[in-house]
Amino acid sequence: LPRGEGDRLREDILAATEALLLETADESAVAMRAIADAVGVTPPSIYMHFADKDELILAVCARQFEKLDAYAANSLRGARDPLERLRRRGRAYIAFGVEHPAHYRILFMSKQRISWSDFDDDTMPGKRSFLQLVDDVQACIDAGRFRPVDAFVAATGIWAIVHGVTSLRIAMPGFPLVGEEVLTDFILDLVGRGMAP
Amino acid sequence: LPRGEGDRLREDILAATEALLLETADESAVAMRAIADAVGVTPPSIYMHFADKDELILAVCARQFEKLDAYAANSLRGARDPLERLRRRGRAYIAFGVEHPAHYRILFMSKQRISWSDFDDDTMPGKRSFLQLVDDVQACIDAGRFRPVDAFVAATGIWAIVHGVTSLRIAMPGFPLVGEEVLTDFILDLVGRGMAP
DNA sequence: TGTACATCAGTGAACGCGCGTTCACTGATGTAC
DNA sequence: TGTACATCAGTGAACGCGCGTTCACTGATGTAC
Repeated sequence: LPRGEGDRLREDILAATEALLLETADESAVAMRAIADAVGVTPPSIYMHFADKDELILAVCARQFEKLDAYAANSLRGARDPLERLRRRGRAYIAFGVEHPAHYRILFMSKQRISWSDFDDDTMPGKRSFLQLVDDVQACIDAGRFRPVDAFVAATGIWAIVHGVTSLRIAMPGFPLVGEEVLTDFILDLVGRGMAP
Repeated sequence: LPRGEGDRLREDILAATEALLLETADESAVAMRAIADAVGVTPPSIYMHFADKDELILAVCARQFEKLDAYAANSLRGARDPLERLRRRGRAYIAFGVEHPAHYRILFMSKQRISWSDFDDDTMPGKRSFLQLVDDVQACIDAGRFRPVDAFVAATGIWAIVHGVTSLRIAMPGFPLVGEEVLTDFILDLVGRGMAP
């Protein structure tokens, strides 16, 4: 138990929770005992680093939001055409959700686990992503690729559309009989056409 | 305890479960004890009519699907233009979800509560609705209102889009800062434009 | 340099709770003689 | 018509389980003299 390594356990706990959440795709299936086991530690030691389970899950969520941001940013590398940026953002969003279903559930499909007021306006991790989306939509309008509409409304709508595909994939893996690529392509194409001047 | 009224309790249980589900908007928050209390009966008596909790919830779901079908069908009364039918169907779907968030969650947002194979192909309650949606899309194509695309793919996409708005409303009631009407209008308008020839 | 002490991350065991479910029962209802 | 019996929907109490969390503790680590 070397003195300075107190934070390493904290990191281990976060990582283990993240991994378990990714495996089971269900928050309530991830027990504190299971997390402790995965880290190789007894349950009470988690409470040295997190006040309760909610705080732990929330911390994992904040991290996951950052990953989503990074995931999206990375997908944009080299894309300068605003419409192309929008398409890539959409694909990245869907891919992220499909690859991290449990995290996505907690972030966007769970029942009030995150009360959005827990974050102040600027820290709220998803907000940066959303504002970038608004910017891209506005860029499309300025470039004459989109009709001149309210960029905020349009961005919200586009977000809802992409979220629809993502959450359907997650919640009903077998049902949408249309292939993932086909559905994504259709949706992105539809948005492009529907927003055209 | 008159002999012939055995089925009345069954109905009462279904109704109470439905009501509790609607109130709490969370399946795991609805306990068998709570259901029994609401009916005015002891918990074990539920097991006279349903093998276990899953069967009870599933029965409520099947009912709810029927209501969704009826809700949609009712919204179409008198609408003969295929595009108008599609719009009404979309609005009905969103309204149904917003009004019955817990049921909607279980039907379309829960984790495999319903394994779709529990229903054979023709009984599956949502399927009828979906096939009607496919028909309406095909009608739009035939009437020259939509581009000639694969109606099944388009219907799936449109469903995903409407589902996106609905589930976002349910899961993140505060967040989409855009008013419900505005968002719905935007989405339906976008679909209409995007599908236009 | 050596010893006594304070610190505090992590331990082991348990608490209390709510859950789905089971089981032996009861007592009103319908039936057979 | 009256009595003894079978039926069976619903009861009351409890079981076993897993959960989040608490609490008194331990023992290696760093520190003071």
